[in-house]
Amino acid sequence: MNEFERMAELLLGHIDKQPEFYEAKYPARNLPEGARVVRIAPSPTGYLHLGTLFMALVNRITADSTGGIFYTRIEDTDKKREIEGGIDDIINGLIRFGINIDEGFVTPTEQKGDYAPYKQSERAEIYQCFAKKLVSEGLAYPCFCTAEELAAVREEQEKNKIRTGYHGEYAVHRNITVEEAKALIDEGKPYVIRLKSPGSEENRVFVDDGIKGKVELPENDEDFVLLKSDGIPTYHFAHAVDDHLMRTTHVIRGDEWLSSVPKHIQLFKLLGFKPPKFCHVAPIMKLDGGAKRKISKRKDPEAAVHYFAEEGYDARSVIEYLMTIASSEFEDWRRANPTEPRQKFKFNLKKMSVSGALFDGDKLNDVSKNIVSTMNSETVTEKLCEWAKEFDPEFYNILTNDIEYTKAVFAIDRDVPKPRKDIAKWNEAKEYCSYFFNSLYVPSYEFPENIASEDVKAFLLAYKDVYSAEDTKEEWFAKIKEVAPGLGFAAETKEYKANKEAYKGSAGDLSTILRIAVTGRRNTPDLCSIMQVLGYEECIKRLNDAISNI
RNA sequence: GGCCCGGUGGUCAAGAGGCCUAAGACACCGCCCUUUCACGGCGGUAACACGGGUUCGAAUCCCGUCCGGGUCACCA
Repeated sequence: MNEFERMAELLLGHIDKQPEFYEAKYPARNLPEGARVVRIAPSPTGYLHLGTLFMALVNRITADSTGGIFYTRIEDTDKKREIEGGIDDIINGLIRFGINIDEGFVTPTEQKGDYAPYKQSERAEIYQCFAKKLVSEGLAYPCFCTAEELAAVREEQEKNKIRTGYHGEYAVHRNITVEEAKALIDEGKPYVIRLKSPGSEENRVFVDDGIKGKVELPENDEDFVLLKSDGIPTYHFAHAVDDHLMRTTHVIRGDEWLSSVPKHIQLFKLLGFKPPKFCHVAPIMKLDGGAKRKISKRKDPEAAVHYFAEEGYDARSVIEYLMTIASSEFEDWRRANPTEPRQKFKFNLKKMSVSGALFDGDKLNDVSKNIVSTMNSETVTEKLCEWAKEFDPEFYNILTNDIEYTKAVFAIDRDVPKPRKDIAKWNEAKEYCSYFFNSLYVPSYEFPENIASEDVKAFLLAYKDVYSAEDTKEEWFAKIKEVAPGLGFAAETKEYKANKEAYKGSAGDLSTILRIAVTGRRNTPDLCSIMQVLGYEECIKRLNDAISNI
């Protein structure tokens, strides 16, 4: 046994498996040519947020476009920052947004696939096995520096304007002997295992990023930590081991990782692994004051995906919006293929934008209105009730009091070739439909100022007599036209426009009066349909109320 | 600060030396349609960060400046 092997035994003697064991246990995948194996590796340190969802989407559609596999892996290596329910929220969130998971954590409690476990805290001995190999080859070593010592070195380096970090002469334990290490361990000193980086800052590494293209970076010379003092790996080490063993072909992740790629490729090389294709996605940004910055969990309500649920955005709306950010070709494709599932879209990572897009709520609303407009009244009612049940129980009770009535309300101008696009999210629905429900209805008798009160009253009185519950749309409007001339109003708008002096107004003005009397508003969907849904009794009642309030 | 990456209308973006008098979408404005509003249709305002090169010719290639973002942990 040489010195390095003795060190490996000292540090990780309890590990008896060899790397070959895991290589055999997790063999290369048998996938068709071009199929990409991708993944999302969230850390349960918070709730699902927009950036994670976006990343999951980009990975998902990459797998979809290539007939590959999308899996989830939980990176729970930071037990200090972990929050309760984090995994549930993230995995359930992905599912709720229609991101199908092929492998890994397919539900918060169920792991599926041949490369299990998919949770890093359950893979400790795998990492330790590969760490042991590195130590035995003289490529890793124990470091006994305390946090305080490290901080002091950093301060010193900053003062002297030297690049900070544990490298070169600052890597004090780099050449520690087995005996020295043993003595310190016997004293009970905690230690980490660091990579003995063979790199030099002078050298350049060339990366052909799947999104950013050719990037040139300084080689890593940092003896970064592989295994923390509790034996759990850092992100870098876990990433190399897991993505190799799980046979990931494309690592698609946020571009905050770009600058650590030299660490990663060095690690892959030293471990004898073939590096995956790296694809670094620009983050979704947010305008803060005048400055653009990465969307933040803490500062931005829309960063937490819960926000969209609370506002009542349909999951599909959010996803379709995110698709437009992921690919500038998506909107055109969608227009050409309005009903195709997004899985059919041919996604190209290379065409992704290299700089971060600003989150655009207006655009989201537009996308969402289009989606809601394609839903029939049945679906709208169902989804609205589902939302209200959770976020507006009082409204829920109103809606479900007579569900057929509610459906009729949302069928107006909806189940037609050119549906209205009023609603982007469910929290707008209450305002939209309030006049249909007496407990929400607020009458208004503010009639147009250019029409005299007595004319308003005269019209309402006259209309009330001719109005019938059975009126079709044509008959309904014909009746307004019918009473118009007798009151000094033009039946035809053109007539009125041609000779304004001769009339008090047009049939259009009269329908506005009717609209206000019945709904309390100047703007609504088709009034005839509204009156049909409201019913004869209710309409007459509202007309009478209006008449007595003039 | 060092090292990376980036800068086309308010936003997302197309753009690979001549097809650029710079597309499209959102937002905004106007007109048309119309029982109001919305939808739809038509039209409009609005951009190559700046300065030097290279070239017959630059949004596109090179250099510099400025601005923005990322990263420099026993966090991911």
